[in-house]
Amino acid sequence: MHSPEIVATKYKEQGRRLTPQRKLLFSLMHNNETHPTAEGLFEVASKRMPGISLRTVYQTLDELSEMGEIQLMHCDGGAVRFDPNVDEHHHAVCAETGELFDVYVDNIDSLRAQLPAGFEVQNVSIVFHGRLANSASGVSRTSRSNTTKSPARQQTVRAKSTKRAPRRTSRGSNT
Amino acid sequence: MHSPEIVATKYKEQGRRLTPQRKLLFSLMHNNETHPTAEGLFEVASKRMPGISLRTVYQTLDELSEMGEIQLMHCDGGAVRFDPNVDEHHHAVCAETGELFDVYVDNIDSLRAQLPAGFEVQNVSIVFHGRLANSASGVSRTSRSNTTKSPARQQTVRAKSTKRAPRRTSRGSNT
DNA sequence: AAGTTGTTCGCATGATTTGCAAATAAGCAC
DNA sequence: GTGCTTATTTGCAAATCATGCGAACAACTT
Repeated sequence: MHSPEIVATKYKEQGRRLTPQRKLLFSLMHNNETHPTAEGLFEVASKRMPGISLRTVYQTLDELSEMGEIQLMHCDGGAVRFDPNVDEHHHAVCAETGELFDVYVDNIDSLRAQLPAGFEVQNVSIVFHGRLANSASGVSRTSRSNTTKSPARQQTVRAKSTKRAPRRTSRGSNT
Repeated sequence: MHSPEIVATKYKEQGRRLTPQRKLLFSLMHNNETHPTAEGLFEVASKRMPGISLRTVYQTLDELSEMGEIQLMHCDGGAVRFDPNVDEHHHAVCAETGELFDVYVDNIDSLRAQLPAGFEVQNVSIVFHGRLANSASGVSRTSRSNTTKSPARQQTVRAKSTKRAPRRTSRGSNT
């Protein structure tokens, strides 16, 4: 997501108005690495601007999304999370804390996948499920403090393949 | 997911009872490649057993999930989809039809990812977003007709990092 | 056949989001 | 600054998806 100033300019250019609510939300989302939900962002925003409506938060997030300033994430079926990082990146989810981290993957192009015939891939999203080994230490889970920022070492993934047995015999025609 | 007979046996072993509803749902899920939602499965089940409750469908799917017979998928924010394929596999979603296909990926271990320090990967899920080149024909989007079946060629992924159109949370018009 | 207890089922409730319309207030013209 | 036009904000209703609960029901046992 661009800086609040740039986003404000884009808004004006589109005939949208600059309201205090929007300005606040721009600044709260800028560089926000917590992947907040609308509700979470609403709570933070409410501290700065008591009375702001959850409806407005949803609306502004939708606008930013339409403008390509933020991304939507449907991670685990709960509320949608919003990510101001629109670079090509992926995510890691800690099963213990539910924290969500940005993950950059170098060589997606090298994946060998058996895609359905005629399927044109436009975009790939990868989610690493796991846990932070040292997540026991006092890591606050208060949505807007820390998240990620960890040194982030480069590594090769080792997904414990619990079971492996390519079986595609089925022909699932409905009833 | 195991055959209805095997699943039935597991049920009995756990002190669970074999009801007509469960038997029906076992058979409807076995080899089902349509990745149905609870609602979708309910509709199909209702034809064979009018009066079956959506509540029962949810409950049975939850049981099967707890027993490791099926997997849950939170794909695009809509309803949870259930997959009787519990092998290590991934998915491809057609942006046009919403169809969902199983995808096997050979070399996940070779991914180079910058994970947060201390993050232990337990499991990786990959979703290929794209479209079927020849999906132009009027394909029903009722989740229970065709799905997969395609020859599935092995290929290397080419994720064009084009920015994808902001997708609204598909919620309405779907029946 | 009768009893025990797991199941089914409908309804209420909860969590997320979105639709709507009235009240409010940006941004523009004087 | 004043007033106007119309985009926004808001609160509330409503839609979607999922789960809790308890009464009625029915598998399985003896």
